[in-house]
Amino acid sequence: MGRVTSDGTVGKALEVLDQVAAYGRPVRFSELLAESDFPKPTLYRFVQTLTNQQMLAYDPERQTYSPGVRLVRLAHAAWEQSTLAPVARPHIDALSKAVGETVHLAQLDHAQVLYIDKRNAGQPVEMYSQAGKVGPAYCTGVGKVMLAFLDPASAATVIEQQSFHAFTAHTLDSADALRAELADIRQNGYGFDREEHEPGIICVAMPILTDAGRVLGALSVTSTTSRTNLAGLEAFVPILQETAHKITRDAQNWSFPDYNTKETTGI
Amino acid sequence: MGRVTSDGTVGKALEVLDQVAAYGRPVRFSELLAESDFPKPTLYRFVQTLTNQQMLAYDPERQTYSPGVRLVRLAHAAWEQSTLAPVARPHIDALSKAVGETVHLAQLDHAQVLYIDKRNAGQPVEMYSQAGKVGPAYCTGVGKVMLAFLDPASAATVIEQQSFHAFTAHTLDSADALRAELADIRQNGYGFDREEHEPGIICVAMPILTDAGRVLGALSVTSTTSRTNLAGLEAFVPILQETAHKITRDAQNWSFPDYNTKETTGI
DNA sequence: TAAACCGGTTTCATTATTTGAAACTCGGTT
DNA sequence: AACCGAGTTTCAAATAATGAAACCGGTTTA
Repeated sequence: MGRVTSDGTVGKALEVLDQVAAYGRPVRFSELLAESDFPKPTLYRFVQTLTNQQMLAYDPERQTYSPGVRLVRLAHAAWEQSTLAPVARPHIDALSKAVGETVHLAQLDHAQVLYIDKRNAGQPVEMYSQAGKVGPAYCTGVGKVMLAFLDPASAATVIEQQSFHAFTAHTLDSADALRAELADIRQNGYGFDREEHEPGIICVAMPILTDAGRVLGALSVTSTTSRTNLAGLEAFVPILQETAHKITRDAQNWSFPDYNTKETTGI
Repeated sequence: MGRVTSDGTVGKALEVLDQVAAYGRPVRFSELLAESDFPKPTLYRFVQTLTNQQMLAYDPERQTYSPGVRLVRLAHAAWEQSTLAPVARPHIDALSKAVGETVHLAQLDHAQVLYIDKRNAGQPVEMYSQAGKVGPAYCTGVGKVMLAFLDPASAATVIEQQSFHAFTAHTLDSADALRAELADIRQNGYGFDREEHEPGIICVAMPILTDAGRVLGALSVTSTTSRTNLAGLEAFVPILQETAHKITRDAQNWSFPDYNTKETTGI
C-alpha cells in the first residue's frame, strides 16, 4: 500500500479517512487500529478530529465510524467543477435516448475507473452502479480504452497496479494479455468488455480524448448477452464516436462565467 | 463565519477546502488569499497539500483550483453509509412511479437542507447532479417539515441562522412567520412549499421520524402551478405518509452485514 | 530603460503542534 | 479479587507548522 508522499498531518488524516471509506460499512476504532500503522493515540486523535469536522460520522449506538455527510456536500461541488459530467450531461442524455441502453461516463482516478455519471435507458438490467463508484481498470470497457490511450509511462504505472483478479472466465489475467488487448484497442479506436467483469454483461467503450490526444475520460454502452452481442454493440460505434467528439469540443471550450452568484438557485 | 473549534492543522486545511468548494467555480490562489485569514505561505501550503492529496484539482492552464475527484469517491461511500439514501431508495422509486412527479429526499445538515436523492418523473437517477446540493431550510417544503419536528432547542438554533432572503413574493420573511408556519405543520403532520423558493414551483413535504419522534429526514413531491395546485398535491399525503413510515421502519432495522467483501462487485 | 508591481514561490529561525509510551478508566470476564 | 480489552487521557520529547521576509519572473508604469 505505497503511500503517495504523506504531506504532513493533513495527509495522514486523509489516509485515515480513506481507510474508513474503504470498508464500505461502519467500522469500529479497534478494527481501524488493527490495520493501521499509526499508534493508538495518534489514530484516535485523527478519528476524533475527522468526526468533529463531519468528515466522519460516529454512531454512538454501535460505536462505529463511517464517512460523513460533509463529503456529500463537498463532492457535489467536485462533481460539478472537476469532472466531465457537467459538459457531458446533455450529450449522454442524447446518446442514452438514441441507443436505448445503459450509458456510463467514467474517468481514470489513480489506477481505477471512477464512474462519473450514468443513464439507465428504458428497461435496463438491474445492475447496481452509480456516480462515485470505482471499478477495476483492466476488465471494464471504459478502463481499457482509457489505458490504451494513456501516455506509455502512466499506462505502465497503472498496469503495474492492477490485480488481475479473475472475475469471470473471460477476464484478462495478466499484464501481457492486457497489453496485447490495449494495442488492439489503439488500432481500432474503441474497445469491448467481453463479459470480463460480470457474466452476461458486455459493453462497447470509446475514449474521450483532447485534440492533442490526452485522455479525458471514456463512454460506454452496456447490454447483456441475452439482448444483443458484440456485433450488435459495434453498431453503436459511430454514435459513440460522435458523442465523444462533442464532449471533447465542449470540454475544450469550457469556461466559467466571470461572476456566478453563490446564491443557491433552483433546487 | 464562526469557526467550529478549529481542530489543529487538519481543521484549518478542511476550512480551506470548504472555502474553495463555496466558490462554485474554479478559483485562483489570490482570490482565496484575499478572503482568507491565513498568511500567504500558510494558505499556499494548504492548497499545495490538498492538491497533492487530490482533494483539490489544479488547472495549470487557468491557474485555478477546484474541489478534486477524490471527494467524489469518498462521497459515494458517505452517501451509501451515512445517509438515508440506501434504505429509502426502493421506497422513493415506488413513490416516484406512483405519483409521476419529481420526488426529493433530504436531510438536515447544520442549518441547511441537504438533498440526498431525487427521482425525476420521466428520467431516472442522475446521481450527484442533485444529491449533495444544499438549499435554505426556511423556504423549502422539506426544510420546514424537518424544522417543525426538530427538538425545540435545535430548532431555535437553526432558525437563528436563517437569512430570510425573499426569493419570491411568498417567501416567509421573518423568524416569527416561520415559527407560526412550523406550528401549523406540527398540527397537520406535513407541509407545503407555496412558491416560496421559486415562482411556479410548489411541493408537499412529509417528515421522516423515528418512532421516538426524532427527525431522520424528509420527503417531498414537487410540481408546478401550471400542472396542479396545493389541493392536488394534498392528495399525495397518504402515499407520502406511507412511504415515510416504510423508510422509518427500514431505517430502524438497518443493520450492516457482519462481513462484507471489499471486492468491487457489479459496476 | 529602469523601476515599481503583482501573483506566485521559497527560505529559515521561531513557535506551536503533533506524537506515542505509558498509564488510566470502565465494563465485562475469569 | 485479579484480569482483560476497548477506549481515553497525560505529558515530555520530537517534529511539523508557521509566517516575516526575501525571491522570482512576467507585466505595467514612469
